[in-house]
Amino acid sequence: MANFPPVEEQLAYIKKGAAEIIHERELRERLEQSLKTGKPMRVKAGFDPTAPDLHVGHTVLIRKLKHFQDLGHTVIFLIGDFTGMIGDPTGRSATRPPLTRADIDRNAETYKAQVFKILDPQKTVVDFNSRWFSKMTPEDFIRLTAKFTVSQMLEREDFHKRFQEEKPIAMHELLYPMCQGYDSVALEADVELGGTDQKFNLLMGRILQKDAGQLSQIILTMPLLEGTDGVQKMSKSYGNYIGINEPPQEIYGKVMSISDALMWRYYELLTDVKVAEIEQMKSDAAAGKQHPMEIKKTLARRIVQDFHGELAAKAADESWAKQFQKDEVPENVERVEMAISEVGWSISSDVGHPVIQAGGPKYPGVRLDKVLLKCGLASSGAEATRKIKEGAVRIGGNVETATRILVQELPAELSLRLGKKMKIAVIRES
RNA sequence: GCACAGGUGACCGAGUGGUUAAUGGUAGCAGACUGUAAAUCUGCCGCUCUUCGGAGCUACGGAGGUUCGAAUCCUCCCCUGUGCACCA
Repeated sequence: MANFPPVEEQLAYIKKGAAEIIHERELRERLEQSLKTGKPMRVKAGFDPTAPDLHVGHTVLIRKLKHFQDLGHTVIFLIGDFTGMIGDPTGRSATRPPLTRADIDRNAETYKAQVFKILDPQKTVVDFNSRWFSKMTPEDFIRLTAKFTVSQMLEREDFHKRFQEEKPIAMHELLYPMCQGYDSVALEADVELGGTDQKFNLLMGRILQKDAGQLSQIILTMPLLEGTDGVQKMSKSYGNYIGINEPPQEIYGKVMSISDALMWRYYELLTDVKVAEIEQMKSDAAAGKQHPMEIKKTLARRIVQDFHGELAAKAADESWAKQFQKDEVPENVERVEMAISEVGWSISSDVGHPVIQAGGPKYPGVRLDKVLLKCGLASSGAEATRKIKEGAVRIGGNVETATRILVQELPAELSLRLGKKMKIAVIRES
């Protein structure tokens, strides 16, 4: 079968960037075993099919999976379609909209497409945990629950905390860790990867495997990547994420907006740059030998390249420089088309402006607030109006404080800028 | 089922009959400064309309009620937690 690299070499690769390994000694043994028998380890990581959009935070884990794959081990990409119906306890709202089978399948496909930007599809086993859970009878399931006590479950930090704070804990939430643990039994996993937040769930696998007479899996946790705010973990619900399917420019821009402190973290977890090299850059930046912004630009380019390729990365780099360093309008700003009837400043609805002549055009101008709303630069008309009055809106580089503006002829293009965001509004007739 | 404690804007958390779109904090957005960094300062931070002076609507778990007037008082309901009970 496969010939694996020497154990120590494998270990070093596996350990890189990992938060914790339980237990390293077991891992070493298992590696030795697989080297001897030529049998690859089964490395599992589970994913919820609820939110199909991956962000770069997820790639930390996926990159680690790839490391195992590179070493010749079997990577099992488990889609938690059954557990997805339960919903991982979030500590926030216990209610999640139930997913239909079609939803789950669609999400799973999206997931795969994104994950295979990093993993080798040929070498990846994709599985669904409904495969075993849907066959279980209620008796089987309850028997499974009997393997744990409530206080065991309450050891989990967020449950414990909620219990202390008299916050609700739903029954099904308590079952989630158990289900995840059982997945490891069903898959006979040798190793399970997860974020540090998953540690408790990962440990459940060890308990259940031992109970089932299997060797307990080794657990490898990866740090949770902080979101662009640098404080909370990257998450769709916090809105501090960088999606891997986002346009190159968007990704580039978001990376550039992170703090310097966070930049090092991103280097560590999102790139293959060696630790020593990162340290070198740090000291160069501290000594003033290299501008932190340049280092960040390199980071942004690398990340874009991972998901969109080299050409896109280069283009994003140039367009960013154009937009923010030279203050020019980049070519590929999103253009939003709208009809004058949607944003028009009509005569009948407005009086007191002398420019309107009988027989003239129906719409002598447009309402800027409506345009901003239409472009998505503001989330409500009231907000758009506010921003205009604050002097935050620029048209073609000039601050515009009037909510109504005249338009000479149609179709008209307005190059809009509100803060960091730019859009081109294309206003056409009818 | 009974008793008690709670349910306020994105979140935390004041307010217990009357300038109340509702103190304060966090988060967010924008402006200045910069490197679209951090820190700091300033403004904004429910929605719609506006002749930019304002006007209207919606909002304090839900539905009714008392009152000139309610987030604030009363009734019923829903939700959460705790204790008791249940578990024959």
